[in-house]
Amino acid sequence: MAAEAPDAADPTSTTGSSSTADTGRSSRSAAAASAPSRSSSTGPGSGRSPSTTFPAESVRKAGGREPGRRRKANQHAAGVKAVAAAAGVSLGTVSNVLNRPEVVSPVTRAKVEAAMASLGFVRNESARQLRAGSSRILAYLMLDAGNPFFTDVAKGVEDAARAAGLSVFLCNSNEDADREADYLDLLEQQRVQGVLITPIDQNSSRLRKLSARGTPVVVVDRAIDDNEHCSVAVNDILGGELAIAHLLELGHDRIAYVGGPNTIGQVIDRRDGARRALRKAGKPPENLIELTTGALTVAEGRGAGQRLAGLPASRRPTAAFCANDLLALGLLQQCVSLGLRVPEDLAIVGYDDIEFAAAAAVPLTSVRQPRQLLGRTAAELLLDESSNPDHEHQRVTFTPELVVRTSTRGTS
Amino acid sequence: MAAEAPDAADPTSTTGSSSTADTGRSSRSAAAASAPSRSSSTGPGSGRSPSTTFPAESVRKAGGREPGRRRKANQHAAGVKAVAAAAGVSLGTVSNVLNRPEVVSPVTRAKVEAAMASLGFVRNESARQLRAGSSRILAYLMLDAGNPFFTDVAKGVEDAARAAGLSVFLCNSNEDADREADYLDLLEQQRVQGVLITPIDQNSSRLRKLSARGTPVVVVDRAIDDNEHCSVAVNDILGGELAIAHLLELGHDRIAYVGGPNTIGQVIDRRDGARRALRKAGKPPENLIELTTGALTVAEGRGAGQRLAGLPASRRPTAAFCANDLLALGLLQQCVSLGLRVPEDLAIVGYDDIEFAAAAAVPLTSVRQPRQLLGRTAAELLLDESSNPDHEHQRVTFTPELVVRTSTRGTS
DNA sequence: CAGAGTTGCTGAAAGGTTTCAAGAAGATTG
DNA sequence: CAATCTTCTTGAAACCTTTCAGCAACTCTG
Repeated sequence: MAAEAPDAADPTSTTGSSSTADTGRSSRSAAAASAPSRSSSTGPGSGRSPSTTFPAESVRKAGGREPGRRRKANQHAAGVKAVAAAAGVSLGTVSNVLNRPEVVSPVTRAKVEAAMASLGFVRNESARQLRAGSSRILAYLMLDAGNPFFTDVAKGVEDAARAAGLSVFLCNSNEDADREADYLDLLEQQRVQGVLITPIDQNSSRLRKLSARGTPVVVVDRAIDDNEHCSVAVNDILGGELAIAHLLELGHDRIAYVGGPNTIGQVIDRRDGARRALRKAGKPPENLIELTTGALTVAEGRGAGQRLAGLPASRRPTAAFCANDLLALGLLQQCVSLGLRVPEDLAIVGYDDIEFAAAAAVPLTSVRQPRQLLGRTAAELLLDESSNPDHEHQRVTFTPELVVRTSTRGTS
Repeated sequence: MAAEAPDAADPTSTTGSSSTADTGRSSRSAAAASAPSRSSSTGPGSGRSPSTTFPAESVRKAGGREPGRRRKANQHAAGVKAVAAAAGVSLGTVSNVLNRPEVVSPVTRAKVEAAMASLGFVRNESARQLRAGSSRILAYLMLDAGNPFFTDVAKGVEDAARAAGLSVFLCNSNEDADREADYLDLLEQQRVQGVLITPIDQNSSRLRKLSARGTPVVVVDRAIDDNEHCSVAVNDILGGELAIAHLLELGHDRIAYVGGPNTIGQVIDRRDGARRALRKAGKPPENLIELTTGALTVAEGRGAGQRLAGLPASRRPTAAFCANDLLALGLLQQCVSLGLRVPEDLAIVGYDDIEFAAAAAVPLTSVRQPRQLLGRTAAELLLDESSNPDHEHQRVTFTPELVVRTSTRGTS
């Protein structure tokens, strides 16, 4: 599929200049089929999605008949006061309908509800929260929303929260400390019910401050040893041990550890577990070759694969243990495409056992964690903390489990 | 790794009863290694993660020295008033420091800032928003947070939002209409700056109401033809056409279309595109065998694979086009494990070209969409709508692109 | 040095909701 | 039928910020 315009134009910059009809030349018969509109061809783009270009962006004014009436309605949304007036009751009664419907008589309630419906009343949550003092929202600040592991955790969080009548906002720090800090500020200012977080680094001073000031915090997928908040984790050291023990058992001797950056707790613990396994087996620590990555992503995994495959066979480790499945999948993909056989030339163990691990080019041996359970448990701890007056902070630790597949065993 | 406790206990139910020391028996040497604590073994669990059990959950009270002091601090967070008093200035001045620092003299500002720091002042966003009337938050209500396609879109959204100084809250409807509705209510009540949404069904009456009441709405990955809001989409009909045209070109005649439920716009459009390609090629419509799924997930894909592989070879289609890559990956995995060769026995085309498509057991041919660009563009439209007084609603359409890999071509 | 600008700060009002003590109306009891 | 209870409803205060007109104290200008 050949490209025509190298990159898409910024649509906002073409506002109003777009023609409604199909005045432009159609880029390709098929492309013109369903979107009869000009294809805005711009000069070489600003570096967006460098590897691919998406031709023929089409912009047209949204349909509809009456182009005149717009930009209104909005303005003064009907408030509780207007509803009260319309229903012929007092403010207090409207508030009761909203918050304690059982105390207001059926007939009054009906009147009020009718008024709310006809005025399109939408409760102003800011005002509610300001006065009532409590939020019905809980946030999960994820380390990487692009990693299915964390979205599975998020699912568990949401299940538990919904069961308790709360809603969940997801935030993505994307392994960026600034973003994490920004979100924490934001959430604190929002006075959310509580914050679940998989933090970027071990330093939890910001988190301590948060909970000291009254926002419950639960650390997810990390065991934090202070008494300022709960944490729910999986024993990553053990996980690393399991992975390496498995590889040693298969006869591997020189093993790569692929992971980074080293500020991330999971990366450190899994590496420490790996070292411990080596030590227990009486092997020298140099037998663990560390390949540090800049992030826990597929792309970084590919980079590591490149480095690994570039080594002369004699110096190349015969197995690699990756700090997560994203890295492992990238590594796998790159190594295979560079001609290495997996597991014959290189055995690979991932971590997390995300859904895609089993569907990989070579099904991936991985260390499985109870993803949803992790999230659910964390949310439950948070709920307990904010409702139970004699809540005690806890550290819950789950045990990981090795799932052996073709990428190490090869028998399939 | 054998399990001991069939499932994890609900940690909140054990609150307070957990002992700090390792009084319990350790489940296995390795498991006890790093978490010296009782392993709470419960009876058969409540059906959580049915396929696997996670033994040896350990709960212990969070560490720390002084167990006495807790449950305080919190209470009366210092407000603007306290800061004003501490700094010896008026409320207005504190507010100015917060919102228009340039109008207050350096020395006063320093005083105020010092007071804020020492009191641990955190601005109350509810009050700010109530008075100022505007939120600095924008929300993206995703169809399925577990689908990397949408998290990539979300990344684009967040980039654009951050560039404009806004924050993004992610919400996951998870293909559940009730959840979607709940979140829309919530977001409207929160008076967010705007809502980006990939809706579950075509019926946008709820969305129309939202924007009529003043919350800008941009529909993402769906073209909506009314003049109530902007939309950013990829031409899904064309995408379906590309996929099927490719398969026809390879000589396939009877082709399965795997997707569902049929309330989801993407599912419908891609199918319609498939039909159109067939029609254009002069084939009868029955040559497209529809396998309707309950959701767009890997698990549903596996189910479809089961059904497909169960057909006698004579009646089985020789190719399958899946409404997204998740389905395709599940289908692929199941078919391969049931002994079908891909692409020889069954060629597969996915949709979205998520990162994992290329790393699959058989690298997946897929229809690629400009994921991040989609999100970025949507956010930019939203920003324009809420800042530009003569904003006009637009429909932006991008063109998809077929990426051919082994799952159809087989040459690798 | 009077007048005109500037600069920096103040104080009160406003924003939409919830809460709660207290009142009104109706039902029950002795 | 008077007294006591119940059941509903009311009105004002409070939540924490932001906004804005106005004021005081300076600094220029001619």
